Amino acid sequence: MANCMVFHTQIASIMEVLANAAVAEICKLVDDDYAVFRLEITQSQKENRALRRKLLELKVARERAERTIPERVLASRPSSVKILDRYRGMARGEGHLTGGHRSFVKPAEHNTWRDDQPITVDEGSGTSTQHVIVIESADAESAGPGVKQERSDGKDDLWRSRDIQTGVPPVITEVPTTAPAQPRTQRSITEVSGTPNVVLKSQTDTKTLTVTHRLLHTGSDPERLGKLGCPAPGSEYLPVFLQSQRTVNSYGDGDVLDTGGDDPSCSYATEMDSSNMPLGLETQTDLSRGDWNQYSSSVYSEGCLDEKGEVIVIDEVTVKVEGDAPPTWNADSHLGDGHSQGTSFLDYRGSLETNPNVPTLSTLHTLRDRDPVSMSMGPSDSHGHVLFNQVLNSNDTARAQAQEGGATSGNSKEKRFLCMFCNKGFSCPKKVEIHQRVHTGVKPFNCTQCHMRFAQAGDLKKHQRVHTGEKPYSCTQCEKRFSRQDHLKMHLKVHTGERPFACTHCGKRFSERRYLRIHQQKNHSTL
DNA sequence: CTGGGGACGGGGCCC
DNA sequence: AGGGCCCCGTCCCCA
Repeated sequence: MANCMVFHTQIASIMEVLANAAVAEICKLVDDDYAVFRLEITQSQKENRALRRKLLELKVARERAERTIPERVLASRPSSVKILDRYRGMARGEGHLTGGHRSFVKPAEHNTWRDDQPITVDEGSGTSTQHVIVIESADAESAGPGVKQERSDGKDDLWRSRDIQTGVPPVITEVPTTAPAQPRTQRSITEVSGTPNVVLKSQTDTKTLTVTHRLLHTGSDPERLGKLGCPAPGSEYLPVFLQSQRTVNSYGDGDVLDTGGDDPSCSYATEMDSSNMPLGLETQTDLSRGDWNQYSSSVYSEGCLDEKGEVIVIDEVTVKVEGDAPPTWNADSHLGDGHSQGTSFLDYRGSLETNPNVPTLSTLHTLRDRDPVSMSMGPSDSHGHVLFNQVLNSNDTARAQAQEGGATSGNSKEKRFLCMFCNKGFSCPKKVEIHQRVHTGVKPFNCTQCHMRFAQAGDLKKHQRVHTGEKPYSCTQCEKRFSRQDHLKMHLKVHTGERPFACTHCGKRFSERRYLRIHQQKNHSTL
C-alpha cells in the first residue's frame, strides 16, 4: 500500500516535470517566433521609412528642378506646351484624328482613377431616369518606356469617387448662379470605349495631361460618331466636359507642386490647387445643377457630329509640357496646311470674376501670348494674368455684358449649348467650341510664314494677306487698295465725310467709335 | 515739342 | 467661308 502511494507520488512528480518542460518548450518557441516576427516588422518599418525618404527626395528634387528652369529660357520658348487632340470612335474606330501628336495617347488598359474599373457615378440630385457616368480608363503604358505612370491610390480614388458621387467638383467651390437651368433631357454618359480619358504621365520634366471632353446626346445610338457640325434643330446634344484630371505639373514657381501630400504612392500626382494652377484645364461640371452642356467638344477639336445628330463625341486634349520642347508652338504641325490642329498654351489662374455670367468660379488665367516670339510661356504669372484680364476686360466682358446674360437671352434661336466659361449660348457645339477658344486661348490655325496663331481659320486667312500683300479691295475714289473689305469700308468714310459717332457733350463727331471714346475720356472724363 | 485727331493695318470675335 | 464689326497699335498731320 505504501509502495503504491510512493509510486503515485513519483508519477505525479514526473508528470509535473514533463508538464513544466512542455510549457517551457512552448514558451521558448513562442518567444523565438515572436522575436523573428518583431525583427521582420522592424525591417519592414525600416524599409518603409527608407522608401518614404526616397520619395521625399524625389519630390524635392523635382520641385527644385522645376523651380530652376530659367525664365529666360522660358521666355524664348513660348511653346512648351503641346495640345494633343484625338477623336476616338470616329465611325466606330476609324479615327478622324484632327491632327497633332496623336500618337501620344494610346488605348488604355489602366485607369488613373481606378485601375481597370470604370467608376459608375450616380448623379444623385437629378430627376431624370438615367444617372450614370462612367469614367473611362486611362493608359498607363502610353507614355512609353521610361515614363513613370502615376495613379491614385485607394485613398485618392475614394476621394474622387466621393466627389463625383456627390456631384461636387473636385477642385472648385461652386457659386450659386441664377443662370437658367439647362436642358436636362439626358444625364447619362456611357462608356464608349476603353480608351483613356485620363492620363497623367511624367518623364523627367515631361508631363502629360489628357482631358477628355464628351459630347453627349440622347440619341438611340450613342456610339455613332461622325463629323461635327451643328445639329439639326431639336436634336439632343448635350456637350459635357469632364473634369478628368486633378493633377498637373508645369513650370511653376515651385508653388504648385504639392506632390500628393501624404500620398506616398503618388509621387507625381499634384493636387490641382484652383488658385495655384499654372497649367491645365480647370473646368468643372456641376452635376448637381445639371450643367451638362457647359462644355462642348474639345478645346479646339473640330468636333464630330454626324448629320443625323446621333453622336457621342469623345475626344481628348492632351496638354504636354515638355521641358525640352522647341520654342515653336507646334513645330510639326504649324507648317503646311495652316489648319493644323495646333498648339496652345492653357493656363488658367484666377477667376472669371470680370464676367458676371460665369456660372462657376473656375480659376482661370491664361497666358494668351499675343506675341509668340517675345512672350514667355513660363511662370510669368503676372504677365499671363494681365493678358487674361485684357481679354476679359476688353472683348469678352463687354460683349458678355452687352448680351445681358449671354447664353440664354435675346435670341430667338435656341442656344442650348453654353460656354462653360461665360455661359454664353450657341446654337451648336461647333460654335461653342470655337467660342471657348476665347477663354482657353487655343489657336489651332498657325501661319506658315510667321508664328502667328489664330483661333479661327478665317482669321488666319486674313492674316496671310499680310504676307502675300494681296489687297483685293480697291477704293473707287482714290484707287487705294486694301486687304480687307472692312478696311475699305472704313476708308470710304474719308471720302464721304461720314462721321457717325457724335459726342453727346460737345457735339463733335468722329468717324470711329474709338475716337469718340478717346475724346470723351480726355475732354469729358469728369462728366 | 506736344497733344488731338485721322488714317491705316491688324487681330478678335460673332453671325 | 466670308462678312462685318469691334478694338487696338502705330504712324502721320496739324494746330
